[in-house]
Amino acid sequence: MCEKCNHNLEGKYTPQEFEDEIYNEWEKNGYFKPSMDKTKESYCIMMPPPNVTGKLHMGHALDGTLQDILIRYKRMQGYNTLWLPGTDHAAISTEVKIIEKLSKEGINKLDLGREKFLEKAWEWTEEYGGTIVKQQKKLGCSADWERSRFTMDEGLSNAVLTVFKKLYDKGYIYKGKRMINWCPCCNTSISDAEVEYEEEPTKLWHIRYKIVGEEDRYLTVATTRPETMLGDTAVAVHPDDERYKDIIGKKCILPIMNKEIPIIADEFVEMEFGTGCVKITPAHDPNDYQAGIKHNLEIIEVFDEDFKMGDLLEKYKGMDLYEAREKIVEELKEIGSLVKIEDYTHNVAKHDRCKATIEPKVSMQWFVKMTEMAKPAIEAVKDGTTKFVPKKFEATYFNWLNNIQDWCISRQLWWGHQIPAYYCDECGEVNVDVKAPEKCSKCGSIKLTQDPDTLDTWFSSALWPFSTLGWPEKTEDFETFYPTNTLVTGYDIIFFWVVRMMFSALEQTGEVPFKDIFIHGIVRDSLGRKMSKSLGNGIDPLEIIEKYGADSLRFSLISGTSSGNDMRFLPEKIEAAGNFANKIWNAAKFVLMNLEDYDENYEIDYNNLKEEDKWILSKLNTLAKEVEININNYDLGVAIDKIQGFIWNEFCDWYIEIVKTRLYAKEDASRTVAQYVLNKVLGDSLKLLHPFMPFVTEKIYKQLYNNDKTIMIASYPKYIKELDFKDAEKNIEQIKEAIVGIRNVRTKMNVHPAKKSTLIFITKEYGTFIQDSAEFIKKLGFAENIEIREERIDIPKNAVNVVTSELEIFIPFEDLVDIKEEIARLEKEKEKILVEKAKTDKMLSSEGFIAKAPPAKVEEERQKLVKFNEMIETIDERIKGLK
RNA sequence: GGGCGCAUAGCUCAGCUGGUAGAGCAUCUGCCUUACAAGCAGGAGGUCAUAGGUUCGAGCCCUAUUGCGCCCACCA
Repeated sequence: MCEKCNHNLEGKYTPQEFEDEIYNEWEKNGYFKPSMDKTKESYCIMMPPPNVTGKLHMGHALDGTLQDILIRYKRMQGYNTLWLPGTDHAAISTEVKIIEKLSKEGINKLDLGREKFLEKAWEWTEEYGGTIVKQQKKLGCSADWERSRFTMDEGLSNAVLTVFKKLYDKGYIYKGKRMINWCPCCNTSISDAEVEYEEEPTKLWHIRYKIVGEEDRYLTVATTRPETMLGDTAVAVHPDDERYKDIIGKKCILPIMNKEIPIIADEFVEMEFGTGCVKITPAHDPNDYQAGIKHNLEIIEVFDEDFKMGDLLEKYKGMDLYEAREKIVEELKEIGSLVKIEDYTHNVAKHDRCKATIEPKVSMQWFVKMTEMAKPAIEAVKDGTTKFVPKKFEATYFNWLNNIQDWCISRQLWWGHQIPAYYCDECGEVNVDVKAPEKCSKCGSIKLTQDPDTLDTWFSSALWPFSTLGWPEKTEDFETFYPTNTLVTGYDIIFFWVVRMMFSALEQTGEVPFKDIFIHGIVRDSLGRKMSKSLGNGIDPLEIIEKYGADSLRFSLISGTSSGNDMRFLPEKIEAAGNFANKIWNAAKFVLMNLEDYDENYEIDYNNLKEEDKWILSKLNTLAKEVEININNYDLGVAIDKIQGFIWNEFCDWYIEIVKTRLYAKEDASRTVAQYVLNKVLGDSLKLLHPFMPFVTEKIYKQLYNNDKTIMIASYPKYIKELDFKDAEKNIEQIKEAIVGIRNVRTKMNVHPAKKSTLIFITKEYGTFIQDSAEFIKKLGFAENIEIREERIDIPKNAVNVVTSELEIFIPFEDLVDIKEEIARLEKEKEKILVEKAKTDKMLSSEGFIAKAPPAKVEEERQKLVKFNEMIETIDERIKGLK
């Protein structure tokens, strides 16, 4: 704590010393909660729920930062703001983790039994459930933690079962035997969205089948899966394939099984591929399954429940599928049916969680019928009720919805919402209800057994925007905040989640779940690779926070980025962010030091403002306007860069430097005005920056207002017309240009900063202003005195010349001007101007330009030309004078 | 096979509805100037992937080409 002025901003910026304290203070004071002020418009974001047992990674950090910026911004603007957080039970990934943990203790899931397993799961959830929340707090997330929800808590479970029942009653949910994706590793069905494809080298085995009733005639099929041939029930060719037209409808003999199967014709067969003959195994291939249904073929399963060979043939029974493949190929070779083996690369379906190869399997599962529900979801984005930012992601959305298949929602897992279907042991009736029925609705039996399967984890997260607000009850929160305003999420999750929230919300509430969908990209490593556990290239956001502070992390994730694009995380960027925070810290130190004797209640009279005051206030005002536009357009990267530019390059580099002379002149009346402006500009800059860098801004703001105000709920700066001082802006910009020019020639001539000069300004228009600003011009221009002349008279020969668009300055040096060099320098300056002038000339000499360009643009160019001519003339005269 | 995106300074990236290119980092020169060397001051560095086209005017719009990514489909 500084004894003199009661502030405790000292030394360097050390975020570790205050971030936690500030966060606790905010939370304690309830600033994260919505105001529930009914006179204010509401603004609500639902946080995408991370996995309950997850840890914060860079993706979360980016996602959380974006949301926190929007929320803090709206909160400061006075909206009734709710950011509702929570966690997802993440069915498969959590269950897998628990199974792993149990197996380490030597416990098997099945031995343990469902009830005990779920007990363990809840224990696990409670133990690790808080981790990610703590980490989000470290980031500075201002979510209303008291409203936090969990997809398996009572309310949300109720919403899930309610939706299930409604969809079932409507006929949108059905149970059926279909071909689904089966993960042999997780032992459950999964949905199409959870399948990803990977290229893998394999073989293409060509096998010949004898054609029945033909002498010594064979056909050859090509397959990547010879082991499934035991379940073949047909061979298919293209109906137009001349090679095989005559055998369509005949039969051929399936080797090994030695049975007759039909030769059928179907359009799906590609004549060019392989031999043009395809073996049909309806039980183990999606296409074959479709063909099987179409041609009414028998479905013969080759594998048993554990994906070992079933009992079609005793010799292969119980064999692992790859072993069986080998043995069957061997047998085919022996009996002379194997024609050839080709190397081949194909796409293999993998489970996105465990990367195991997916087995297509015919199985009894629950599905959601999608065609009807997809329609309003498509329409809502088409008509703009819900907008994607950036717009290009609408394509992904439409693509998925236009090609949507029925959604397989049942999982053979225990951790999740158990399907509320109760089968009557007596009559077999399916009873579906939110609460377990006491007796069968058909026969009245009390012997009911609940379906053992649970629901896809996305079934519950699909309801997140409204289930978290208390739906199906008509709660105050639901009435106030629904539909929500913005969804912030990554493009990688559009079809998993965004699509499903859209159709679920429209079906259940009749409204879209959110108005804007703000999509961001992936945070990659410095080489542009995806961060992954296997590569070990992940950067832990918490380590970054620990070392550089949450504000630096947030800044580096936002600055210089644009929405929807992937970004690389570079260590240098973090340093740059830290430097910026430190810069603000130091600027604040300076301001506070100079505000010791400042009366907070001082009321400013705009007439007392000097040009530089008006200039910085006007710049600040413009900044407020632009930042508002940028944030409203979700251009957060642009907004933060503008704020940084203002604070560093305008406020610190110029205003503070300009105003120092006033501050040091103790008795000057303009000193108080300067104090007012410093206070105002720093305060407003902090407010503008606060959503992006909440901690350091709060820390400083508190000092600025003696600890009795928080920046979190201070009002966000707005554009004020009265603070638009265009003339002052022009004056100061002119002077800045002159000072830069002066410094420039001094550097070129190697003049030491300690060596002061005289500055001779040649100007009619700017005389008074320059006279008035002499003190700071002297300081910034390394001068000891300033002369102002209206005409270019009595200029010493040993003076160097600086020309700006409106001013001309001479700097006499007694001994160091080499006339030749000075002429050469001036010639070079002139060259530069001539290049610019040439561009303008070219434009103005084009008839088309004069005729077709907007008049304002033409006028602008004309004025530029005049200016260039004046500058050239000035330089020419000087050169002449020197010669 | 279908779709989308990217290519701009040495590096990482901005660039809104077309008006003649910017930032950070790196680099060069000079400075410990009483907020800040994590700094200050001043520089240098780009025929905006290529070739056409539209336009008075193109980094931006259109067409083609090249290279690199991503998503969807799933031809055994």
